[in-house]
Amino acid sequence: MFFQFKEQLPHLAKYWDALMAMHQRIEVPAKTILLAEGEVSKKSFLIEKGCLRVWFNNNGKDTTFQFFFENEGLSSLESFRKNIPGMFSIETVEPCILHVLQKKDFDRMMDQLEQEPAVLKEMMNVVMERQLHYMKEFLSFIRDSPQERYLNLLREKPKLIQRVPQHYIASYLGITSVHLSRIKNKILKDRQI
Amino acid sequence: MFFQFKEQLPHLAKYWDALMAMHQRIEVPAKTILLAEGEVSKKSFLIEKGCLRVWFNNNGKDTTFQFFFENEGLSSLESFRKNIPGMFSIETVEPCILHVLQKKDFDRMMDQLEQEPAVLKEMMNVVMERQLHYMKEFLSFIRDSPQERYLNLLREKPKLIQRVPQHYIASYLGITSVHLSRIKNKILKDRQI
DNA sequence: CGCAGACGATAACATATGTTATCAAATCAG
DNA sequence: CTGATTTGATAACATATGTTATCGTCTGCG
Repeated sequence: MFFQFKEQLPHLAKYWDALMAMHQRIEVPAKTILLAEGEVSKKSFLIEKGCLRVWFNNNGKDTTFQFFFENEGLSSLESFRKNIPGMFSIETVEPCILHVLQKKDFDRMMDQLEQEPAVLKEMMNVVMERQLHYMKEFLSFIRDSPQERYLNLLREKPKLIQRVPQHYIASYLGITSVHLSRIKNKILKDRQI
Repeated sequence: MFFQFKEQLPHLAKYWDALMAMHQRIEVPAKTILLAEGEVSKKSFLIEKGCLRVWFNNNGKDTTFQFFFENEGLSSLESFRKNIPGMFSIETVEPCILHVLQKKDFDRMMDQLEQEPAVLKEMMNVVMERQLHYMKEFLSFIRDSPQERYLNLLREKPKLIQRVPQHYIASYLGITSVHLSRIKNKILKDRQI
């Protein structure tokens, strides 16, 4: 779905400058919708500064699927690749500096890359790594309680918790912000004893 | 993670006979564990007859991740590819007739295939399709109530519900078998009114 | 055939989580 | 600076789901 690529694609190195030259640098305020759920994605993004979140409409409620920060890249991959409506919205959480790649430029680049088995192999690895990542997220979602997932986040991505408003974090954990408040309170009390 | 490949890989056609010749045909009784969670996967499977389920240990409880039936194939992909312990167990639900491919034979085949961009491209598509499939499962898991998910299953895979014991279905839906009983009862009552 | 284990329904009770409403603090925009 | 908006905490109550235990039925194996 979403990816970070520079380090993972060494065979892409010789194309890197050309690829970056195709990108356009833009600055956008917080809460800008870069892609709306149900639209066909025509762009991919690299984050120079700021934070994005990917979310979807869950029967009227807003459920965050993933967060992205500096030096990460993303696109609504299945929408991008197949020209079908995406399942997610992409939105800035903070004011951001982004580098945007148009799909037509991406496709032009892909026509070249597809002739190179080494690059294709790397790309397949990236895609599989992504899949493994989402699989683990899914497992954690099922297997761990919301409190455990919050403690995991605290441990593994403390910056995320500092930068992102709590109701987004709650929706990412699959709970309401009220419940997240209760969890934080409970953790506090447990610590004091 | 898991895949079905024949139709999706037309460029593989000329290798197909060789690939099938590498498989070994076996018959196994119900409740046979083909791969245990935490083991490194050395085999992939094609199902000629019967039903498999993929599950993981969820804090002592057994949670079903996916079911497979006739003409479908699977392996614990990330374990298979990377020689790391798999996150899932694979187990027969019914007596099965399977075709088994050893990893070393698979690798030998891959060495050839990797030289062909057309095949690699198809494989990447298969992997991405899988990813899209799991993404949709994940969305449904979050967005739909257990009752809705059960009704979806009834509509989309009625055979599954007939063939698979209810507690496996319950664990697949993310609920207890007691709760699934309640749901079935509720659906009955709703129909009668 | 007959029995042990698997399977499914149900009741009573416990717990986790959602909903709605209210309030205070923090932050942002004009 | 100041009013509006966002954010976070909390309480009261409602609902969904889990847990444990019991019971009847089915089914496959010896």
